[in-house]
Amino acid sequence: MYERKIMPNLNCGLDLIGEVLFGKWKIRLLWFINEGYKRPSELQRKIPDASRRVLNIQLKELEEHELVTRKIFPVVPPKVEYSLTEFGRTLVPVIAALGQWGDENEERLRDVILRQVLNSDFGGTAKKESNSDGLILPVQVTFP
Amino acid sequence: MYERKIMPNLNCGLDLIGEVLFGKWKIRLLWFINEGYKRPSELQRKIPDASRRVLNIQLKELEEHELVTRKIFPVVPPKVEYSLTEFGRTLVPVIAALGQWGDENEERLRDVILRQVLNSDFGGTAKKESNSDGLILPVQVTFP
DNA sequence: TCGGATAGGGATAAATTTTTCCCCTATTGC
DNA sequence: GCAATAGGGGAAAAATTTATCCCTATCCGA
Repeated sequence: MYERKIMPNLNCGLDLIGEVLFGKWKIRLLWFINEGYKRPSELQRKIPDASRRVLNIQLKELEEHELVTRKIFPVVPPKVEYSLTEFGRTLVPVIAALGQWGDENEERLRDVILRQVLNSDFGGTAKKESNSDGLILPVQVTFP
Repeated sequence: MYERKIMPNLNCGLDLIGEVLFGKWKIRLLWFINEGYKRPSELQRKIPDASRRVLNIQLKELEEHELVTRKIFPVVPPKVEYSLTEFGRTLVPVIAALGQWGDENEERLRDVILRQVLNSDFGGTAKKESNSDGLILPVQVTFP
């Protein structure tokens, strides 16, 4: 496991929320779990651009931060279900506020971001169109 | 300059807001600019844990994303002032919501974060106490 | 019996972000 | 001439985060 070398700032509310919320896939995980997608494999299908590995890691962190709980069913094949904790549920309106601002300004944001990415920055290709099992293409991964 | 190799996801509102907001110091920069700290050197004093370089870089990105404007006064020594754009101002309530959730749960968050950082993770030291010019110690960097 | 589904972990590489260090602009004051 | 001031930028290193690849185990269905 990776060992931190620098202690994070935990001075104010914004530091703190950032520490638990700002992993690349965490917000989505919380969102989908809130929508009722409970099992790891479901979540992986909803977020096909993330590797299985990172999702596991970020789910574990969400659990350590007491935003989700992990229930293990002792059956074979194994079955696991995540749910939001009471604490985690208090985050839902906050995430909704983020998403709403993004949605309200969708066009403009796409515009300024692309302009910035394409100017001076970009030397790559678009992410592959997903190896998919026919369920969710990246382009269809949306939030309310 | 660093060249991106992977195109970011820009599918939904949450992707988009993340793209403009989730740099390590961006939220603070927006916050302090909103509070009236306009000049680069003021902002650097308010955020002593960030290197001058990153602040410049992140300020430039905020500008490219049309959240702040940069006004240059043609005087010597040079003088520059940042302000929020109209667009940037619409983010203020969103940031306030983030900060509020963090503040409301300050104790619990510090607790779970420290538990997670100290268990299994941490192999370093706390950030230096700032070389400071006597103005702002890290511990005093707070938001309303 | 082989292939797939389910859940997850280790090791390592790649990508990205942030920090460090050093240099440049021009003027004013000593 | 030299230092201080205010604002930046390049290059390279360090820190951190994500992605890739490979393995474990069980059971079901073809």
